[in-house]
Amino acid sequence: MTDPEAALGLLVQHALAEEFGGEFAAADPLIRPSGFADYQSNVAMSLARRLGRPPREVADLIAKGLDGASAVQTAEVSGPGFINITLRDSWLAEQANGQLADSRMGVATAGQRQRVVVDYSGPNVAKELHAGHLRPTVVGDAIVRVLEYLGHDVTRAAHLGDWGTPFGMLIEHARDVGEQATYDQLAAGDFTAFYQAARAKFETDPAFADRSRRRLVELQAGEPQSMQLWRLLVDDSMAYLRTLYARLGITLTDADMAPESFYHPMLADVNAELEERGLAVISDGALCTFPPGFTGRDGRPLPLMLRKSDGGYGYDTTDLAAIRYRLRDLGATRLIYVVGSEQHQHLEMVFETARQAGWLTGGASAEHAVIGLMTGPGGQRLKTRSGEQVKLADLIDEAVERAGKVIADRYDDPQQRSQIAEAVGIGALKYGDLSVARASSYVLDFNQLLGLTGNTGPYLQYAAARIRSIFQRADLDPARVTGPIQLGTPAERALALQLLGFGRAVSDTAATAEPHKLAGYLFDVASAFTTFYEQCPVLTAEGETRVSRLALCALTLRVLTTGLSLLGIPVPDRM
RNA sequence: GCCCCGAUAGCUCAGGCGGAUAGAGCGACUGCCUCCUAAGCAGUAGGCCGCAGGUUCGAGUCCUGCUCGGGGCGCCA
Repeated sequence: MTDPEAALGLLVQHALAEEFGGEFAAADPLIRPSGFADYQSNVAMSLARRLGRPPREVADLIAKGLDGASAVQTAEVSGPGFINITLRDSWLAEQANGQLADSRMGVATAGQRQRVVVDYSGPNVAKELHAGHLRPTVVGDAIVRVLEYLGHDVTRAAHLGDWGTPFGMLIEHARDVGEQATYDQLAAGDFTAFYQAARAKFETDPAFADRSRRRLVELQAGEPQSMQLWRLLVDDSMAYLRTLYARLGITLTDADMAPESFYHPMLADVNAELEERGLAVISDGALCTFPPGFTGRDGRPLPLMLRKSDGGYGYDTTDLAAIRYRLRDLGATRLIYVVGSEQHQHLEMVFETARQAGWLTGGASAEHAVIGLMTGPGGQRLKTRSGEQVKLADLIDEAVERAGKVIADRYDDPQQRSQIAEAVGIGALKYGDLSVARASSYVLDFNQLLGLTGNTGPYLQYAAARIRSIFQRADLDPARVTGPIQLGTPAERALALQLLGFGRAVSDTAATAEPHKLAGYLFDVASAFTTFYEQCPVLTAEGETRVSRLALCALTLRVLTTGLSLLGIPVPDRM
């Protein structure tokens, strides 16, 4: 155990049991970081009423119980009953050495291995990813990486839009311009122009719109030429997505695409099952299910539309088929939907229906990891149709360009320069989106998102690069450093204490599916390191101090590089 | 009309299951490269935590009401 917070919790619980009886051993010890000591426990005040004794008296007894523990230097009661706890340097150093020797740096694998499906990114066939895709993509990927690091069995699922109404339109347009011209245009990555041309025709030419609708019916019936053109659109889109995901360091592969068409053969059966269970009724000519607790205008119950009055299927049915497949066929015990906030009600209805249908039972959970809405400069919603979307690829280019300007005169080798710019630009971009709570809505602001100073990705990368530089100068391999770590100065102590919180930061991130917690933790690590770096010379130190500081550097480097890799942020060797 | 989310420093945001003096970054201002990378460090200024009640020993945090903003509400996804 390297986590001081957990260790102190056990000590406090032990003291509670000793002083007040075993029934208090399970009480939350309420350990919090403190401005007055390393940690404080607020448990005395919370238990005072139950114990029928004044909180200060309770606190005194607990503090007395902590006395003499090897971990505890001092435990002092103050205020209404706070217990301020300062850890012993020797104990902290021992924990840090344990963390250094541990290949997982104190990150415990999950006690119970879960099968988790993470639905994220939300790409569409024949549409470029735009700036709004950044967060659901980057956040989802970080969640996946963290869960896998904890030993969970994770299935990535990008719900690829490849089967809806627009495809009749797109295929008909492809027929009009010819297969070769379509191929050429899409191979160049110019989906937006292709899509917009089709859309414009669809809206202005009734005959084309009519053909498009018939084409969709043929497609969904599996007519060969329609399928062939559809395949072309899908393949080109996949190639585009592969390239962009690779550049962004997103771990989604072709096999992780969970396209709508995949669920198409299941839709009739899903509906049959819901009808059989008495959950589906005909309403206004459409087959609907009305999960309890959802009402719309006029207080009428809200439906999920299982089959439209024209016999077609919409996305409600696809989502139900997907959740059934994930729970029943994949055997998932946790579902995480990394999806925009505007879909919240829809997803809650899907979850409720899955419960009613008996797919989502007590042993499994489904959660909506809400992604806030990105807006334009005026707080207005960005509209796809008017083309005011910023392409994700352009956003990446801009990020890399800005990073490149900073080092324009720094490295002679242009290849090295561009590699660093790429890593730093993408690091800035991803960290910018990962460091704020995913649910907060936000305005797309390049200066905000692509900043290179302060609490940014490059700050963390820079700390790692400085550490690497130390080892390079010393001609040492940081992986071979064994310490021991000894804690002398306040900066060394503060850094060690910060590093020991790594496991907690990772498990908190996994539990809440909130990568900004890990990002915030890593910033604190980098910040503690930078203070240490300013105050504690490493290479010019001598003897045990030098050994200890090198070890502290090595441990910091490992925590930073591991943490950044869990966020999906590249770590350049030099900056 | 109903439901969901939000409102914290000039700007962008953190704030665990209710704990002491509400924290970062950017921007502003003052200093710091003879010294392991200044994408950095040290410091200063900047707050009616939207408003009003309530619960509590204690509220940015929980409850109620209100104001403002965003989103959703049957055959688009």
